[in-house]
Amino acid sequence: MGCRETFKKLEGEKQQRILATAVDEFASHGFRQASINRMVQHLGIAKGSMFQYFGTKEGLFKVVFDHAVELVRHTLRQVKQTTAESDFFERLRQSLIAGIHFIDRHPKIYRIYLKMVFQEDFPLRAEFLQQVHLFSAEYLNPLVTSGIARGTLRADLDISAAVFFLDALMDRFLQAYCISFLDAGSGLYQAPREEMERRVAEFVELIRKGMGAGE
Amino acid sequence: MGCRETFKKLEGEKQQRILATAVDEFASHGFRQASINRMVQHLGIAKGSMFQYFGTKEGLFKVVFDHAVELVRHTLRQVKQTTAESDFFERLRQSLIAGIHFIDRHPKIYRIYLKMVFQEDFPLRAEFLQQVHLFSAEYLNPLVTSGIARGTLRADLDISAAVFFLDALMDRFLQAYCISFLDAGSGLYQAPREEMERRVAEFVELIRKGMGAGE
DNA sequence: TTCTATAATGACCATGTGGTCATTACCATT
DNA sequence: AATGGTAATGACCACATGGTCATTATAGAA
Repeated sequence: MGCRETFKKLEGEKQQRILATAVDEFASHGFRQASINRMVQHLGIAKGSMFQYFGTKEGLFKVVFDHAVELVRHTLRQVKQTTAESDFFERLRQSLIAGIHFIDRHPKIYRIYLKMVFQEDFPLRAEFLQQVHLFSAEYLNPLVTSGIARGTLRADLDISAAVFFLDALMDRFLQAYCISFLDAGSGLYQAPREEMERRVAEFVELIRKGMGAGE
Repeated sequence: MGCRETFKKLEGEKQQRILATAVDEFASHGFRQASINRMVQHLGIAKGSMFQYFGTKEGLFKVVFDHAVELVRHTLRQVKQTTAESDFFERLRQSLIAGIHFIDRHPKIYRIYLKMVFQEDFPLRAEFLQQVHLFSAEYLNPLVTSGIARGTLRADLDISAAVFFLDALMDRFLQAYCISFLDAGSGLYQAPREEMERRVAEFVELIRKGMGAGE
Protein backbone atom coordinates (compact mmCIF):
# COMPACT_ATOMS: atom_id res chain seq x y z
CA MET A 1 0.00 0.00 0.00
CA GLY A 2 1.11 3.55 -0.62
CA CYS A 3 -0.41 4.84 2.57
CA ARG A 4 1.33 5.52 5.87
CA GLU A 5 1.01 3.34 8.97
CA THR A 6 -1.26 5.84 10.62
CA PHE A 7 -3.95 5.25 8.05
CA LYS A 8 -3.95 1.48 8.53
CA LYS A 9 -4.50 1.94 12.26
CA LEU A 10 -7.76 3.78 11.65
CA GLU A 11 -10.96 1.88 12.20
CA GLY A 12 -12.11 0.20 9.01
CA GLU A 13 -15.20 2.27 8.53
CA LYS A 14 -13.33 5.56 8.63
CA GLN A 15 -10.77 4.21 6.17
CA GLN A 16 -13.57 3.32 3.78
CA ARG A 17 -15.21 6.71 4.16
CA ILE A 18 -11.96 8.49 3.35
CA LEU A 19 -11.21 6.32 0.34
CA ALA A 20 -14.76 6.66 -0.96
CA THR A 21 -14.52 10.44 -0.70
CA ALA A 22 -11.23 10.42 -2.57
CA VAL A 23 -12.63 8.21 -5.32
CA ASP A 24 -15.54 10.61 -5.60
CA GLU A 25 -13.32 13.64 -5.87
CA PHE A 26 -10.94 12.16 -8.44
CA ALA A 27 -13.84 10.78 -10.46
CA SER A 28 -15.53 14.13 -10.77
CA HIS A 29 -12.50 16.42 -11.08
CA GLY A 30 -9.59 14.39 -12.38
CA PHE A 31 -6.26 14.66 -10.61
CA ARG A 32 -5.17 18.25 -10.85
CA GLN A 33 -8.54 19.81 -10.18
CA ALA A 34 -9.28 17.44 -7.35
CA SER A 35 -9.09 19.40 -4.11
CA ILE A 36 -7.91 18.05 -0.80
CA ASN A 37 -9.56 21.05 0.84
CA ARG A 38 -12.93 19.87 -0.48
CA MET A 39 -12.28 16.32 0.67
CA VAL A 40 -11.47 17.24 4.26
CA GLN A 41 -14.38 19.65 4.38
CA HIS A 42 -16.71 16.89 3.26
CA LEU A 43 -15.13 14.41 5.67
CA GLY A 44 -15.05 16.79 8.61
CA ILE A 45 -11.42 16.07 9.42
CA ALA A 46 -8.31 18.23 9.43
CA LYS A 47 -6.30 18.78 6.30
CA GLY A 48 -3.09 17.80 8.04
CA SER A 49 -4.50 14.35 8.71
CA MET A 50 -4.77 13.60 5.02
CA PHE A 51 -1.11 14.40 4.57
CA GLN A 52 -0.26 12.30 7.58
CA TYR A 53 -2.16 9.37 6.03
CA PHE A 54 -0.94 9.66 2.45
CA GLY A 55 2.06 11.97 2.36
CA THR A 56 1.03 13.81 -0.79
CA LYS A 57 -1.93 14.18 -3.09
CA GLU A 58 -0.15 11.83 -5.45
CA GLY A 59 0.23 9.28 -2.67
CA LEU A 60 -3.49 9.41 -2.03
CA PHE A 61 -4.18 8.86 -5.69
CA LYS A 62 -1.84 5.90 -5.78
CA VAL A 63 -3.82 4.18 -3.08
CA VAL A 64 -7.06 4.80 -4.95
CA PHE A 65 -5.49 3.66 -8.19
CA ASP A 66 -4.08 0.41 -6.81
CA HIS A 67 -7.45 -0.38 -5.34
CA ALA A 68 -9.07 0.13 -8.74
CA VAL A 69 -6.52 -1.99 -10.58
CA GLU A 70 -7.13 -4.82 -8.17
CA LEU A 71 -10.86 -4.62 -8.80
CA VAL A 72 -10.43 -4.74 -12.57
CA ARG A 73 -7.94 -7.58 -12.44
CA HIS A 74 -10.26 -9.63 -10.32
CA THR A 75 -13.21 -9.05 -12.64
CA LEU A 76 -11.18 -9.86 -15.74
CA ARG A 77 -9.87 -13.10 -14.29
CA GLN A 78 -13.38 -14.15 -13.44
CA VAL A 79 -14.76 -13.43 -16.91
CA LYS A 80 -11.92 -15.27 -18.57
CA GLN A 81 -12.59 -18.29 -16.41
CA THR A 82 -16.35 -18.32 -16.84
CA THR A 83 -16.30 -18.07 -20.62
CA ALA A 84 -13.35 -20.33 -21.40
CA GLU A 85 -15.44 -23.04 -23.02
CA SER A 86 -17.73 -20.92 -25.18
CA ASP A 87 -17.13 -19.94 -28.79
CA PHE A 88 -15.71 -16.58 -29.86
CA PHE A 89 -18.87 -14.56 -30.25
CA GLU A 90 -20.43 -15.89 -27.10
CA ARG A 91 -17.28 -14.94 -25.20
CA LEU A 92 -17.45 -11.50 -26.74
CA ARG A 93 -21.08 -11.16 -25.69
CA GLN A 94 -20.37 -12.19 -22.14
CA SER A 95 -17.34 -9.94 -21.91
CA LEU A 96 -19.41 -6.93 -22.89
CA ILE A 97 -22.10 -7.77 -20.39
CA ALA A 98 -19.47 -8.21 -17.70
CA GLY A 99 -18.08 -4.80 -18.63
CA ILE A 100 -21.50 -3.23 -18.25
CA HIS A 101 -21.95 -4.88 -14.88
CA PHE A 102 -18.61 -3.55 -13.73
CA ILE A 103 -19.66 -0.04 -14.66
CA ASP A 104 -22.95 -0.48 -12.86
CA ARG A 105 -21.15 -1.55 -9.74
CA HIS A 106 -18.22 0.85 -9.92
CA PRO A 107 -19.23 3.89 -11.98
CA LYS A 108 -16.75 6.16 -10.21
CA ILE A 109 -13.85 3.85 -10.97
CA TYR A 110 -14.82 3.81 -14.60
CA ARG A 111 -14.97 7.61 -14.67
CA ILE A 112 -11.45 7.77 -13.29
CA TYR A 113 -10.36 5.40 -16.04
CA LEU A 114 -11.86 7.67 -18.71
CA LYS A 115 -10.24 10.72 -17.18
CA MET A 116 -6.87 9.01 -17.10
CA VAL A 117 -7.02 8.04 -20.73
CA PHE A 118 -7.70 11.50 -22.04
CA GLN A 119 -6.22 13.79 -19.43
CA GLU A 120 -2.50 14.04 -19.68
CA ASP A 121 -1.56 15.25 -16.24
CA PHE A 122 -2.24 12.17 -14.18
CA PRO A 123 0.48 10.57 -12.12
CA LEU A 124 1.06 6.90 -12.90
CA ARG A 125 -0.31 7.46 -16.35
CA ALA A 126 2.50 5.68 -18.16
CA GLU A 127 2.21 2.66 -15.90
CA PHE A 128 -1.55 2.76 -16.25
CA LEU A 129 -1.50 2.80 -20.03
CA GLN A 130 0.79 -0.17 -19.99
CA GLN A 131 -1.74 -2.04 -17.90
CA VAL A 132 -4.41 -1.18 -20.42
CA HIS A 133 -2.15 -2.44 -23.18
CA LEU A 134 -1.96 -5.76 -21.44
CA PHE A 135 -5.69 -6.07 -21.81
CA SER A 136 -5.51 -6.30 -25.59
CA ALA A 137 -2.36 -8.35 -25.52
CA GLU A 138 -3.48 -10.88 -22.94
CA TYR A 139 -7.20 -10.92 -23.43
CA LEU A 140 -8.21 -10.06 -26.98
CA ASN A 141 -5.27 -11.57 -28.80
CA PRO A 142 -5.73 -15.14 -27.58
CA LEU A 143 -9.45 -14.73 -28.01
CA VAL A 144 -9.03 -13.94 -31.70
CA THR A 145 -6.31 -16.49 -32.22
CA SER A 146 -8.33 -19.35 -30.81
CA GLY A 147 -11.38 -18.09 -32.71
CA ILE A 148 -9.48 -18.52 -35.95
CA ALA A 149 -8.07 -21.89 -34.91
CA ARG A 150 -11.53 -23.22 -34.14
CA GLY A 151 -12.88 -21.95 -37.44
CA THR A 152 -15.30 -19.50 -35.86
CA LEU A 153 -13.45 -16.59 -37.42
CA ARG A 154 -12.34 -16.11 -41.01
CA ALA A 155 -8.99 -17.76 -41.60
CA ASP A 156 -7.67 -14.80 -43.56
CA LEU A 157 -8.15 -12.35 -40.68
CA ASP A 158 -5.24 -10.07 -39.88
CA ILE A 159 -4.93 -10.64 -36.16
CA SER A 160 -3.64 -7.24 -35.13
CA ALA A 161 -6.29 -5.49 -37.22
CA ALA A 162 -8.98 -7.66 -35.64
CA VAL A 163 -7.71 -6.94 -32.15
CA PHE A 164 -7.74 -3.23 -32.83
CA PHE A 165 -11.24 -3.52 -34.24
CA LEU A 166 -12.51 -5.27 -31.13
CA ASP A 167 -10.66 -3.00 -28.75
CA ALA A 168 -12.19 0.06 -30.37
CA LEU A 169 -15.71 -1.33 -30.46
CA MET A 170 -15.81 -2.73 -26.96
CA ASP A 171 -14.32 0.39 -25.49
CA ARG A 172 -16.80 2.66 -27.20
CA PHE A 173 -19.69 0.36 -26.45
CA LEU A 174 -19.01 0.69 -22.73
CA GLN A 175 -18.50 4.43 -23.02
CA ALA A 176 -21.81 4.82 -24.82
CA TYR A 177 -23.52 3.06 -21.95
CA CYS A 178 -22.52 5.73 -19.48
CA ILE A 179 -21.81 8.89 -21.47
CA SER A 180 -24.97 10.15 -23.08
CA PHE A 181 -23.61 11.95 -26.12
CA LEU A 182 -21.47 9.04 -27.25
CA ASP A 183 -24.34 6.69 -27.94
CA ALA A 184 -24.99 8.30 -31.33
CA GLY A 185 -28.69 7.55 -31.17
CA SER A 186 -28.14 3.88 -30.47
CA GLY A 187 -30.32 4.00 -27.37
CA LEU A 188 -27.66 2.30 -25.32
CA TYR A 189 -27.13 5.07 -22.81
CA GLN A 190 -28.19 3.85 -19.37
CA ALA A 191 -30.39 1.26 -21.02
CA PRO A 192 -32.20 -1.13 -18.67
CA ARG A 193 -30.85 -4.64 -18.43
CA GLU A 194 -33.09 -6.30 -20.98
CA GLU A 195 -32.66 -3.59 -23.62
CA MET A 196 -28.95 -3.53 -22.98
CA GLU A 197 -28.64 -7.28 -23.54
CA ARG A 198 -30.52 -6.98 -26.80
CA ARG A 199 -28.16 -4.25 -27.98
CA VAL A 200 -25.19 -6.36 -27.03
CA ALA A 201 -26.46 -9.28 -29.10
CA GLU A 202 -27.23 -7.02 -32.05
CA PHE A 203 -23.79 -5.50 -31.76
CA VAL A 204 -22.02 -8.84 -31.70
CA GLU A 205 -23.94 -9.91 -34.80
CA LEU A 206 -22.69 -6.80 -36.56
CA ILE A 207 -19.14 -7.77 -35.68
CA ARG A 208 -19.73 -11.26 -36.98
CA LYS A 209 -21.43 -10.50 -40.25
CA GLY A 210 -20.18 -7.01 -41.12
CA MET A 211 -22.26 -4.43 -42.91
CA GLY A 212 -21.78 -5.44 -46.51
CA ALA A 213 -24.50 -7.06 -48.63
CA GLY A 214 -22.07 -9.77 -49.58
CA GLU A 215 -22.47 -10.42 -53.28
CA MET B 1 -16.58 37.16 -33.27
CA GLY B 2 -16.32 37.02 -29.52
CA CYS B 3 -13.32 39.34 -29.41
CA ARG B 4 -13.30 43.04 -28.67
CA GLU B 5 -12.79 45.77 -31.29
CA THR B 6 -9.25 46.37 -30.12
CA PHE B 7 -8.20 42.92 -31.24
CA LYS B 8 -9.55 43.36 -34.75
CA LYS B 9 -7.54 46.56 -35.14
CA LEU B 10 -4.29 44.67 -34.57
CA GLU B 11 -2.19 43.90 -37.60
CA GLY B 12 -3.07 40.53 -39.05
CA GLU B 13 0.19 38.84 -38.24
CA LYS B 14 0.00 39.68 -34.56
CA GLN B 15 -3.59 38.45 -34.43
CA GLN B 16 -2.49 35.12 -35.87
CA ARG B 17 0.41 34.84 -33.46
CA ILE B 18 -1.89 35.40 -30.49
CA LEU B 19 -4.50 32.93 -31.69
CA ALA B 20 -1.87 30.33 -32.48
CA THR B 21 -0.44 30.67 -28.99
CA ALA B 22 -3.89 30.27 -27.48
CA VAL B 23 -4.61 27.18 -29.57
CA ASP B 24 -1.30 25.76 -28.40
CA GLU B 25 -2.04 26.41 -24.77
CA PHE B 26 -5.57 25.00 -24.83
CA ALA B 27 -4.43 21.98 -26.84
CA SER B 28 -1.78 21.05 -24.34
CA HIS B 29 -3.51 21.95 -21.09
CA GLY B 30 -7.27 21.93 -21.65
CA PHE B 31 -9.30 24.88 -20.47
CA ARG B 32 -8.87 25.09 -16.75
CA GLN B 33 -5.17 24.36 -16.66
CA ALA B 34 -4.44 26.67 -19.57
CA SER B 35 -2.62 29.70 -18.22
CA ILE B 36 -2.94 33.21 -19.56
CA ASN B 37 0.26 34.05 -17.70
CA ARG B 38 2.11 31.49 -19.81
CA MET B 39 0.56 32.80 -23.01
CA VAL B 40 1.58 36.42 -22.45
CA GLN B 41 5.02 35.36 -21.35
CA HIS B 42 5.45 33.38 -24.55
CA LEU B 43 4.02 36.21 -26.63
CA GLY B 44 6.01 38.93 -24.90
CA ILE B 45 2.97 41.15 -24.37
CA ALA B 46 1.25 42.42 -21.23
CA LYS B 47 -1.37 40.36 -19.47
CA GLY B 48 -3.80 43.27 -19.47
CA SER B 49 -3.77 43.28 -23.25
CA MET B 50 -5.23 39.81 -23.42
CA PHE B 51 -8.13 40.86 -21.26
CA GLN B 52 -8.57 43.97 -23.35
CA TYR B 53 -8.75 41.79 -26.47
CA PHE B 54 -10.97 39.00 -25.19
CA GLY B 55 -12.58 40.12 -21.95
CA THR B 56 -12.14 36.83 -20.12
CA LYS B 57 -10.35 33.53 -20.52
CA GLU B 58 -13.67 32.07 -21.62
CA GLY B 59 -13.99 34.77 -24.27
CA LEU B 60 -10.59 33.85 -25.62
CA PHE B 61 -11.56 30.22 -25.79
CA LYS B 62 -14.76 31.07 -27.63
CA VAL B 63 -12.81 32.76 -30.38
CA VAL B 64 -10.51 29.75 -30.70
CA PHE B 65 -13.48 27.40 -30.65
CA ASP B 66 -15.45 29.22 -33.33
CA HIS B 67 -12.41 29.22 -35.54
CA ALA B 68 -12.07 25.46 -35.10
CA VAL B 69 -15.73 24.78 -35.81
CA GLU B 70 -15.48 26.74 -39.04
CA LEU B 71 -12.48 24.67 -40.11
CA VAL B 72 -14.26 21.39 -39.47
CA ARG B 73 -17.43 22.47 -41.18
CA HIS B 74 -15.52 23.50 -44.25
CA THR B 75 -13.65 20.20 -44.43
CA LEU B 76 -16.79 18.15 -43.94
CA ARG B 77 -18.65 19.99 -46.66
CA GLN B 78 -15.81 19.37 -49.04
CA VAL B 79 -15.60 15.65 -48.35
CA LYS B 80 -19.33 15.23 -48.73
CA GLN B 81 -19.19 16.93 -52.10
CA THR B 82 -16.19 15.04 -53.41
CA THR B 83 -17.49 11.59 -52.57
CA ALA B 84 -21.15 12.01 -53.44
CA GLU B 85 -21.04 9.68 -56.44
CA SER B 86 -19.05 6.80 -54.95
CA ASP B 87 -20.46 3.71 -53.26
CA PHE B 88 -20.69 3.32 -49.50
CA PHE B 89 -17.38 1.71 -48.73
CA GLU B 90 -15.47 3.99 -51.03
CA ARG B 91 -17.05 6.99 -49.31
CA LEU B 92 -16.10 5.53 -45.98
CA ARG B 93 -12.54 5.05 -47.15
CA GLN B 94 -12.25 8.59 -48.40
CA SER B 95 -13.84 10.01 -45.27
CA LEU B 96 -11.26 8.30 -43.10
CA ILE B 97 -8.43 9.54 -45.25
CA ALA B 98 -9.85 13.05 -45.13
CA GLY B 99 -10.00 12.76 -41.35
CA ILE B 100 -6.36 11.77 -41.22
CA HIS B 101 -5.41 14.68 -43.43
CA PHE B 102 -7.30 17.05 -41.19
CA ILE B 103 -5.36 15.80 -38.20
CA ASP B 104 -2.10 16.16 -40.10
CA ARG B 105 -2.93 19.74 -40.91
CA HIS B 106 -4.51 20.73 -37.61
CA PRO B 107 -3.20 18.46 -34.89
CA LYS B 108 -3.74 21.06 -32.18
CA ILE B 109 -7.37 21.52 -33.10
CA TYR B 110 -7.88 17.79 -32.91
CA ARG B 111 -6.27 17.69 -29.49
CA ILE B 112 -8.67 20.34 -28.27
CA TYR B 113 -11.53 18.24 -29.60
CA LEU B 114 -10.34 15.22 -27.65
CA LYS B 115 -9.94 17.26 -24.50
CA MET B 116 -13.42 18.68 -24.82
CA VAL B 117 -15.00 15.28 -25.20
CA PHE B 118 -13.53 13.82 -22.05
CA GLN B 119 -12.92 16.82 -19.83
CA GLU B 120 -16.05 18.08 -18.21
CA ASP B 121 -15.10 21.61 -17.30
CA PHE B 122 -15.00 23.21 -20.71
CA PRO B 123 -17.15 26.19 -21.53
CA LEU B 124 -19.40 25.71 -24.56
CA ARG B 125 -19.28 21.99 -23.99
CA ALA B 126 -23.02 21.46 -24.33
CA GLU B 127 -23.15 23.39 -27.58
CA PHE B 128 -20.07 21.57 -28.79
CA LEU B 129 -21.48 18.13 -28.11
CA GLN B 130 -24.57 19.05 -30.02
CA GLN B 131 -22.43 19.95 -33.00
CA VAL B 132 -20.73 16.59 -32.77
CA HIS B 133 -24.13 14.94 -32.68
CA LEU B 134 -24.97 16.58 -35.95
CA PHE B 135 -22.09 14.73 -37.50
CA SER B 136 -23.70 11.33 -37.05
CA ALA B 137 -27.16 12.67 -37.80
CA GLU B 138 -26.28 14.57 -40.95
CA TYR B 139 -23.35 12.63 -42.25
CA LEU B 140 -23.42 8.98 -41.26
CA ASN B 141 -27.16 8.46 -41.29
CA PRO B 142 -27.75 9.37 -44.94
CA LEU B 143 -24.59 7.49 -45.84
CA VAL B 144 -25.96 4.28 -44.37
CA THR B 145 -29.47 4.87 -45.65
CA SER B 146 -28.37 5.34 -49.22
CA GLY B 147 -25.99 2.39 -48.86
CA ILE B 148 -28.93 0.17 -48.04
CA ALA B 149 -31.07 1.67 -50.80
CA ARG B 150 -28.39 0.98 -53.40
CA GLY B 151 -27.95 -2.58 -52.19
CA THR B 152 -24.36 -2.06 -51.06
CA LEU B 153 -25.33 -2.75 -47.47
CA ARG B 154 -27.38 -5.60 -46.06
CA ALA B 155 -31.08 -4.82 -46.27
CA ASP B 156 -31.74 -6.07 -42.73
CA LEU B 157 -29.32 -3.60 -41.13
CA ASP B 158 -30.58 -1.71 -38.12
CA ILE B 159 -29.73 1.83 -39.14
CA SER B 160 -29.09 3.31 -35.70
CA ALA B 161 -26.93 0.36 -34.73
CA ALA B 162 -24.95 0.73 -37.93
CA VAL B 163 -24.47 4.45 -37.38
CA PHE B 164 -23.23 3.82 -33.87
CA PHE B 165 -20.89 1.14 -35.19
CA LEU B 166 -19.39 3.49 -37.75
CA ASP B 167 -19.20 6.42 -35.38
CA ALA B 168 -17.28 4.34 -32.87
CA LEU B 169 -14.90 2.86 -35.40
CA MET B 170 -14.09 6.03 -37.30
CA ASP B 171 -13.59 7.98 -34.11
CA ARG B 172 -11.22 5.43 -32.68
CA PHE B 173 -9.41 4.98 -35.95
CA LEU B 174 -8.52 8.65 -35.99
CA GLN B 175 -7.57 8.62 -32.33
CA ALA B 176 -5.28 5.66 -32.89
CA TYR B 177 -3.50 7.62 -35.59
CA CYS B 178 -2.38 10.29 -33.16
CA ILE B 179 -2.46 8.76 -29.69
CA SER B 180 0.13 6.04 -29.41
CA PHE B 181 -1.40 3.81 -26.78
CA LEU B 182 -4.79 3.58 -28.51
CA ASP B 183 -3.53 1.80 -31.57
CA ALA B 184 -3.58 -1.56 -29.77
CA GLY B 185 -0.71 -2.87 -31.84
CA SER B 186 -2.35 -2.03 -35.13
CA GLY B 187 0.66 -0.03 -36.29
CA LEU B 188 -1.52 2.88 -37.24
CA TYR B 189 0.04 5.41 -34.90
CA GLN B 190 1.69 8.13 -36.96
CA ALA B 191 1.93 5.75 -39.87
CA PRO B 192 3.36 7.18 -43.09
CA ARG B 193 0.92 7.92 -45.88
CA GLU B 194 1.22 4.67 -47.78
CA GLU B 195 1.01 2.43 -44.73
CA MET B 196 -1.89 4.49 -43.44
CA GLU B 197 -3.84 4.07 -46.67
CA ARG B 198 -3.31 0.32 -46.56
CA ARG B 199 -4.64 0.21 -42.98
CA VAL B 200 -7.65 2.22 -44.00
CA ALA B 201 -8.49 -0.20 -46.82
CA GLU B 202 -8.00 -3.20 -44.53
CA PHE B 203 -10.19 -1.56 -41.94
CA VAL B 204 -12.99 -0.82 -44.38
CA GLU B 205 -12.91 -4.44 -45.55
CA LEU B 206 -13.36 -5.55 -41.96
CA ILE B 207 -16.42 -3.34 -41.69
CA ARG B 208 -17.78 -4.79 -44.92
CA LYS B 209 -17.22 -8.46 -44.30
CA GLY B 210 -17.20 -8.72 -40.52
CA MET B 211 -15.08 -11.17 -38.60
CA GLY B 212 -17.19 -14.33 -38.77
CA ALA B 213 -16.28 -17.34 -40.90
CA GLY B 214 -19.77 -17.32 -42.31
CA GLU B 215 -20.89 -20.91 -42.50
C1' DT C 1 -3.19 10.16 38.84
C1' DT C 2 0.72 11.05 36.20
C1' DC C 3 3.50 10.34 32.32
C1' DT C 4 4.41 9.44 27.58
C1' DA C 5 3.93 8.27 22.87
C1' DT C 6 1.24 9.08 19.10
C1' DA C 7 -2.42 11.10 16.39
C1' DA C 8 -5.33 15.16 15.15
C1' DT C 9 -5.35 19.81 14.21
C1' DG C 10 -5.59 24.24 11.64
C1' DA C 11 -3.02 28.54 11.22
C1' DC C 12 0.37 29.45 8.08
C1' DC C 13 3.42 29.52 3.76
C1' DA C 14 4.87 29.91 -1.05
C1' DT C 15 3.01 29.71 -5.34
C1' DG C 16 -0.10 30.30 -9.09
C1' DT C 17 -4.57 31.86 -10.82
C1' DG C 18 -8.05 35.02 -13.41
C1' DG C 19 -8.98 39.56 -13.45
C1' DT C 20 -8.55 44.98 -12.61
C1' DC C 21 -7.20 49.61 -13.37
C1' DA C 22 -4.49 53.75 -12.69
C1' DT C 23 -0.70 55.02 -15.24
C1' DT C 24 2.11 55.40 -19.27
C1' DA C 25 3.29 55.39 -24.17
C1' DC C 26 1.94 56.24 -28.55
C1' DC C 27 0.35 58.55 -32.55
C1' DA C 28 -2.75 61.26 -35.48
C1' DT C 29 -4.70 65.74 -35.74
C1' DT C 30 -4.54 70.38 -35.04
C1' DA D 1 4.75 71.88 -30.56
C1' DA D 2 0.67 71.01 -28.15
C1' DT D 3 -3.35 68.28 -27.61
C1' DG D 4 -6.48 64.45 -27.05
C1' DG D 5 -8.02 59.94 -27.59
C1' DT D 6 -6.78 55.22 -27.57
C1' DA D 7 -4.04 51.15 -26.70
C1' DA D 8 -0.36 48.81 -23.91
C1' DT D 9 1.22 47.97 -19.50
C1' DG D 10 2.29 45.50 -15.14
C1' DA D 11 1.72 46.19 -10.19
C1' DC D 12 -1.87 44.70 -7.63
C1' DC D 13 -6.09 42.07 -5.72
C1' DA D 14 -8.77 38.26 -3.82
C1' DC D 15 -8.74 33.65 -3.91
C1' DA D 16 -7.48 28.75 -4.03
C1' DT D 17 -4.03 25.28 -4.02
C1' DG D 18 -0.68 21.60 -2.02
C1' DG D 19 2.00 21.17 1.74
C1' DT D 20 4.16 22.12 6.69
C1' DC D 21 4.64 21.97 11.55
C1' DA D 22 4.31 23.69 16.20
C1' DT D 23 0.75 22.88 19.21
C1' DT D 24 -2.94 20.32 21.37
C1' DA D 25 -5.86 16.34 22.41
C1' DT D 26 -6.05 11.55 23.38
C1' DA D 27 -5.53 7.19 25.16
C1' DG D 28 -2.92 3.49 27.25
C1' DA D 29 0.80 2.30 30.73
C1' DA D 30 2.91 3.16 35.11
